[in-house]
Amino acid sequence: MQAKAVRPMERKTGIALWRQVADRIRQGIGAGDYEGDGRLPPETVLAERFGINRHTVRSAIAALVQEGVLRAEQGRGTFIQRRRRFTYPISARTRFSEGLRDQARDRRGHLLAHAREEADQRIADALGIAPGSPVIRLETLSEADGRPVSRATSWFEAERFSGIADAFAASGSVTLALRDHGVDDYFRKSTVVSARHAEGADLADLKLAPGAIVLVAVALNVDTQGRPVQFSETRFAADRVELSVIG
Amino acid sequence: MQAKAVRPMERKTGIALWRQVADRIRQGIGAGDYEGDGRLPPETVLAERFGINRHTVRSAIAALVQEGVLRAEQGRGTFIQRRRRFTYPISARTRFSEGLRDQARDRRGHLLAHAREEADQRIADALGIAPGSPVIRLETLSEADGRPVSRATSWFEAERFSGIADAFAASGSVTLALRDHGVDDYFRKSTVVSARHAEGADLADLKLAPGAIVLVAVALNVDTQGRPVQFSETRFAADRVELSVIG
DNA sequence: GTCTATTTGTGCGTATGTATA
DNA sequence: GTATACATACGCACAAATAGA
Repeated sequence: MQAKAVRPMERKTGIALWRQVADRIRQGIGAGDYEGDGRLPPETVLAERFGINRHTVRSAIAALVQEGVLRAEQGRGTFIQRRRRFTYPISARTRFSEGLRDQARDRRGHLLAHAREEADQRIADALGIAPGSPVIRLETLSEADGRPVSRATSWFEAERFSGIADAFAASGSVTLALRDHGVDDYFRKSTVVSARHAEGADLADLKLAPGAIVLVAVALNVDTQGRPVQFSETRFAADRVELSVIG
Repeated sequence: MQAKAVRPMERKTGIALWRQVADRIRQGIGAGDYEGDGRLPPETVLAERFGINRHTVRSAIAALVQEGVLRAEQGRGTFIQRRRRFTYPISARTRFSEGLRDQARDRRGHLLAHAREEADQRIADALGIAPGSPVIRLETLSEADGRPVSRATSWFEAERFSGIADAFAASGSVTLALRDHGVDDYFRKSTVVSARHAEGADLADLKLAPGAIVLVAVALNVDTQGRPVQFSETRFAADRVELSVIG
């Protein structure tokens, strides 16, 4: 009995063993478990350590290779495909691209879709307008160094920000798009953070594996007069991002 | 074709259909889907809506009943076991019990374990001491209205806070325990928020189902002179808590 | 260059869990 | 409840690639 003592896997939980193992390996990487040479123990060792069959370990590794977390080389071993975790600052001056300025060479915002619609109760409350008032909804995707980082849904008052979709499409930046509409500066008034499983289009857009987690930030930005300009729900890929609150 | 259009379930993902359905029902509840009378549609309707067999819906419901999210009554229907989601404020003056003051009648902190140990690099950096210096580690559980809300691991400099374990055990409050050691006031200097699957003891302590998500807040508290007093990692049950950042 | 140990890749038979009809 | 199909997990064996002696 040489294998390290590890918590045994849970069975019959509705989550396949290989997926549980994949999640634990991914977490271990995040916790710096294989820091030295970035090399995973051999499959046989992992199998013994987790108390499962080598095939099951291989399924887990295959999923992580698919995700781009690991790289397997026949005869040599399995290695961590090192990627940094982006730290996204949340403060009064929160802006996506500026926040990641020092962390990624290439930051990009894409407009996936946009629509003009009527504000429901929640949106109306946030923007300080009457329910049913026209709003513009933007569906956007943000990438850093070619990796999708977040998917956001934003609402703007339609009257004041009629051309916001075109402006965002052109610049890829909310800050610049707002500037086109006379908002030179804005502030983050509130941010509510929660977490849940990724679902629907987010899975594909963020290139996540089923079961992956998203950090959800529901935020309100206001202009210098305190008037709401943007209400948004941003889903961050939890395994690629952490949120830093400066206080 | 009368059933509402819903995104079809994903197959062969390593997550059993019944668990995916359970997760989606749980999320739907959080999003206020069954707001009216707190009653779920009949199993046959849910089955048609998700495009799956009724037996599979029953497995999902059974799991949620087990979790305490739903309550099934034979012949009547399935109902939401209503529970509120706590909003936990994060600011310079973040304190656990005060933050939930208006949201829960009964707030309680338990000391699960404590130990004296040597600071590793990460702890030492945070507390501004030399690696290997003695620190006291507290394992704590926080409950609100009888429901476990968070599990925290905290580190304190051993020399300055020698009796912190006893003080916390007696009062159930970090604020009061620090006061016993001459820290009348303290501030939240930084908080880093991430999310991952719950694991190990957290699953049991927080009474979570396997696959459940925890919001992880790594925080540093400093005294009025700016000296670090507490470094902590708190795991919040993501389906019961959201974090609110004011600023 | 050859042999050997190590490590990943592949095949197959069996048992059990999950989902459908 | 029963029958059927597929996904998951295990055990064993062997092939292929690599690295070091």
